[in-house]
Amino acid sequence: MANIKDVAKLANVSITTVSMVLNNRDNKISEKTREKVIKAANKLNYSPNPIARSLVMKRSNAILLVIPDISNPFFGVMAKELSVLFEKEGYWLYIYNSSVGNFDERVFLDLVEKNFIELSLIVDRRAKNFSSKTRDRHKIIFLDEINDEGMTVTCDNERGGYIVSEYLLDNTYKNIGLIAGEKDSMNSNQRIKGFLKNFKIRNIDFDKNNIFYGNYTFESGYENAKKLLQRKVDAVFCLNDMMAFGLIKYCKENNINVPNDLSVVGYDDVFISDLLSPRLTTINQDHQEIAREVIDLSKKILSKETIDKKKILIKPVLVKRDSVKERI
Amino acid sequence: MANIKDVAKLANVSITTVSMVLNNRDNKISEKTREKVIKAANKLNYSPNPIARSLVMKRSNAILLVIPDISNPFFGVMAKELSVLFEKEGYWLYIYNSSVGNFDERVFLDLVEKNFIELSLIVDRRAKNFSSKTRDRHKIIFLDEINDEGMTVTCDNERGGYIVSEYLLDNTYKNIGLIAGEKDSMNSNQRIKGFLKNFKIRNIDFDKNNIFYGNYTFESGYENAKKLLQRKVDAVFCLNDMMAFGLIKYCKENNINVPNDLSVVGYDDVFISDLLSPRLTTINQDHQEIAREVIDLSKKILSKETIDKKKILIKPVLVKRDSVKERI
DNA sequence: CTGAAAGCGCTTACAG
DNA sequence: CTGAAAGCGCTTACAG
Repeated sequence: MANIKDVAKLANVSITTVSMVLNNRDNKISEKTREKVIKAANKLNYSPNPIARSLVMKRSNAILLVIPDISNPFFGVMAKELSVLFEKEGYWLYIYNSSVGNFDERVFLDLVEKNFIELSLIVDRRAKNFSSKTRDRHKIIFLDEINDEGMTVTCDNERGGYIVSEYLLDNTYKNIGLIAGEKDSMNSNQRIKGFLKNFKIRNIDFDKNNIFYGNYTFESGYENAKKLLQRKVDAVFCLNDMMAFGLIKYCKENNINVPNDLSVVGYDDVFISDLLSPRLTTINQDHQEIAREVIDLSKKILSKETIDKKKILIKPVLVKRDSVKERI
Repeated sequence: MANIKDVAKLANVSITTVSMVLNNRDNKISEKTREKVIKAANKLNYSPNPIARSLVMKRSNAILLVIPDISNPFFGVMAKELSVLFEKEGYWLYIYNSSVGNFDERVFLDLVEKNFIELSLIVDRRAKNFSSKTRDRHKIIFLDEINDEGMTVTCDNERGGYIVSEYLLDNTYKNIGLIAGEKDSMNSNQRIKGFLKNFKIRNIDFDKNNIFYGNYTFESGYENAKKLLQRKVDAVFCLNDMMAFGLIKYCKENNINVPNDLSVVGYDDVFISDLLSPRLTTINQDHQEIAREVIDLSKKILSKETIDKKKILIKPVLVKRDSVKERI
C-alpha cells in the first residue's frame, strides 16, 4: 500500500504538496503540479491513511452508535438505516453494544476521545449521568428521552403509552399488567407515565403491583409472564415487542390463548410483529423517519450550524392487529 | 485526557520508561520506578491512545466482521455473540455491512490495511474472488463456504439441503420449489447441491425452473412467492428464514394456507421462527457453536499457532414445526 | 536499569 | 507557488 512519500517521490514534489492537492488546499498550487500529483496518486492507488490522519487532525469521520443490543431487530434495523445514510455523507458508524461491555462515562470518554469520534448517538439510560462537562465537550444526540438539556431524537414515548391505555380501557379491560424495561430506563418510564395518565383522567385506579420490570429482551418477557399471569390480568402491555414475543411464547406453552384468554400489546412494531401468531398489536415508531431526523440533525451539528430545535419527537402510531380482543 | 508525556512528567521518568512499564516490557525496570509510573498513570487515569499505538505498531486489536446485513436477525445474533466473546479476549469488532457499501478486494484491502485490522471474518460471496496475495497477506476466516483453500467455519450447507429434500420427499411432495440466495452465493449453491443430491439418489427428476433466486431478504421472499405459486408447487424450500417469512406473508395475503395448501421449509432457525404462525419448520445452525469455533480458531490464528483443521463444519439439524404438513 | 532519538503516516503553520 | 520542519501520541531499537 502506497503512502504519501511514494506519491511525492513519483510526482517529484514534496509530501506537503501532495497533501495540499489531495485535500483541496490547493488554491495556490499550479495546475501542472496538481495534475502530476493526481496522476501519481491514481497510479499508486493511493488514499491517505485514516489512522495517521486522525492522529494529527484529531478527527476521524467516525460516528459512535451506542445501542444496548444489536441482536434486537429494532436496533438492527436502526443500525442498518443509519449506516446507509451516514455512509453517503462520508462517515462510518462504529457500533458499540452497551449491554455487552459495560458503559459509563469513563468508557464513553475513552471511546470518544481516544478514537477522535466526531459525534455520538446514544440510546442507553446510563448516559443520563454524564457530567455537563462531558456533554459540553462532545457532540451527542440522545435517541432516548434521557433529559431535557441534550439534543434528542426519539419517539414520543409518553404519547405511545397513552395511546395504549386508551385502547385497552376503551375495550373495557379491567386488570392490566405491564412488562416494563429497566426501572431506570427513561423510555420505559415515559411510556408508563403516559399509560397511567389515562387512568387518572378516567379516575380509574391502577395497581402498581401489576408492573413487572424486565430488560427488553425476549427472555425477560418470558420470565415475567408467569408472575404476571398469577395476578389474573386480562391484558398486558409490553414495553417492547421482544418482551411481548417472550410473553406470547410462554402463553403458547401453557395453553393460554392470545387474545381470547389474554390480550397483548407490544411496542416498536418490529417487522416480524406482523408475521406472528397472533399478529401483534403494537406501537409503531417510524424508524425511517427517526433515521432521517437523526441524519438531518447530525449534519447540522457536524457543520456547526446553530440548531433551533433541541428535541425532536416522532409520533407513535397504534397498529391494531390480532393480539388484542376488541370488546366493543 | 492525559497522554504519555503527562505521566512521564508526573512520575519523573522518560516516556520510554512509561511505555515499557505499561506494556510489561519491564523486565529490567526497577520495582521502585515501576510503582512510580503505575501510580502516576492511575492518578491521571491514563490509558494509551489506541490510534497512535496502531500507527506505530501496525496492529490494532481490531477484528473486522463483514456481513451482508446487520438487520437480518441471523447476523444480528451472530454479531452480538462474536462481540461478547472477542471483547473478553481484548479485541473489538468492527462491523461492516457489505450490502450497504460495496465490497470488493479493493474495499477490503483499504479497510484492513489502513486500519491495521488483525483478523477478518467474512461472510460475503464476493470474497471468493480475492487474489491469493490478499489471502496470504491477511488473516481471514470465511464464514461462508467460499472455497477450499482458506480457513472456514460454517454450517454444513450441503448436508442441510440434503436433510430438507429427504424430509420433503419422504413426505411425498411432488412439485417442490426453491427460493435460493444469489446465484453466486456459495452457501446457497451448496444447499441446492445437497438438496438435489437426494433426487438423484432416488432417481427423481427435478425441474430446475422451480428454482427462483432471491437475495436473502424478506422482500425477495415475498416477491418470488407469486412466480413460484404460478408453478403449482406443493412445497417450497426457502434458503433462509427471512425469505420464508416473506413467502408466508404473501400466502397470508392471498389466502393460501400454510401448511395445508403449501408446505414451507426455511433455513437458519432465527429465534422468531418458533413464534410465527405457522411455526416455521427450518434448519437450525447452532450459532453458539459457530461463535465458539470462530473464537477458538481466531485465537490460534492470532497467536500464530499452526492450525490443523482448515475447514470446520457445524452440523445442521432439521427442526420440525408446523409449516410442513406431514403426509406419512 | 533508564533515556534520547528515530519513526509510524499524515497535516499545517511558516519561510522563501 | 512549493518545501523543510514540527508535531500528533505512541513504541522500539540502541546507547550508556
